[in-house]
Amino acid sequence: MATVNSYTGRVPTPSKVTIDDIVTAGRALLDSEGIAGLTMQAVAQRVGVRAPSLYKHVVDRDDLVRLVAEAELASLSELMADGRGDLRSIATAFRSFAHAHPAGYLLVFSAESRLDVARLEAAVSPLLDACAAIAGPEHALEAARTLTAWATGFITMELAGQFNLGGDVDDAWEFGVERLTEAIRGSR
Amino acid sequence: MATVNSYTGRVPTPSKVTIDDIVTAGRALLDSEGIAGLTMQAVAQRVGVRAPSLYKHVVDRDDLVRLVAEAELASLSELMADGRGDLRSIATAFRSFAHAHPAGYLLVFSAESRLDVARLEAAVSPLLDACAAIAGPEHALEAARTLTAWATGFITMELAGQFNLGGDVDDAWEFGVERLTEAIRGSR
DNA sequence: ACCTGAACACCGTTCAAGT
DNA sequence: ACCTGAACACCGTTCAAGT
Repeated sequence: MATVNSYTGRVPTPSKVTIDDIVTAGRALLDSEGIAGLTMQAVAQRVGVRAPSLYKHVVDRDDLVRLVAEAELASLSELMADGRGDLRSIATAFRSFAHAHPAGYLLVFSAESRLDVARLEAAVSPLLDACAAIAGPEHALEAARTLTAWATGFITMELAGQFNLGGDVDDAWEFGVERLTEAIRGSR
Repeated sequence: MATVNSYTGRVPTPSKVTIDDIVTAGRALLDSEGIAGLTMQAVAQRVGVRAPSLYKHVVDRDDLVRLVAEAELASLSELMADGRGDLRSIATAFRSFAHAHPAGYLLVFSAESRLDVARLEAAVSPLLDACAAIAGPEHALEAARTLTAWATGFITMELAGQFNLGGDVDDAWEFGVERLTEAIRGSR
């Protein structure tokens, strides 16, 4: 009663690409061409198929963008977990990732990414922990949100070139980290 | 020696649209359809011409988007200038504008807007003044950037639905305003 | 001097036909 | 069971021709 495929596991025409291939190609395009360059056709070309074939692996372009955003978030999460765990080094990891992968960073924190909120919160848990250590468990969440909001806002404006007038951007970052840490400590 | 047009100021075929018409239509589309709906064809239809005619008034779509962003920024600027001038009311105006015109708000603080940096800084001058009043003139710019970064980051994440898990968003905003004000005061 | 249709090079997406 | 070309409905943009 075996079907044609059940015994060897072979299928009539095995897929030429995996979802991982597609997401990897998507990330490369995001890095090099920006979000506008993350097209179905460009991804298809990179993985060696025609655009319609991608629909065997992703629902539509939004779905692809979400998968790429998830991969970027995982990468950011790893970078944050690598550090010393204190708020300053986590903030630095945050900004380093943004400088290394501006398009990926902007995607993760935009509405376009359609990231699952629980997944996002889980990914930034090192930040939450660091804030809890400073602000105390009672205000940990609010403190983490205040710091995340400041960091994402700062970096977004920096990447948009909106901090190019007057003053040193690195100094402004240090000023912010310093002041925010104090502010969060003050909420204890 | 007068040419056909010099005497009366009439031209062979006077323009059916003004740049104001175009920008107004663009803002309406941005509000109702989002940035993706701000297309040359949709704007053209709204103002009663065909898409190619728009190129008599704007260089290209990027130019149109920039003009719309400038109009949104002017509107935000007015709202900030209307209040009592203190930091809390300015921050509230900021967030109110974002809730009323989410797509416009996101555009203004994205790289896509291509806004002139000097124009942006000028528009947020009420915020700068309020920060200077609290932080003192020495750290006014850094303080204003810290607060602007936090506010834009907070609102961006709020609009992206990234604050939907746990806790009250309004409370988180109040917490931030409170803590940031203290933080900036502490830099004096 | 503006407006237009037609054209071109792109998109995303669907689907019948090929293997 | 995947892959494909062809098709469709959109984009932005150019340009010769109409008025």
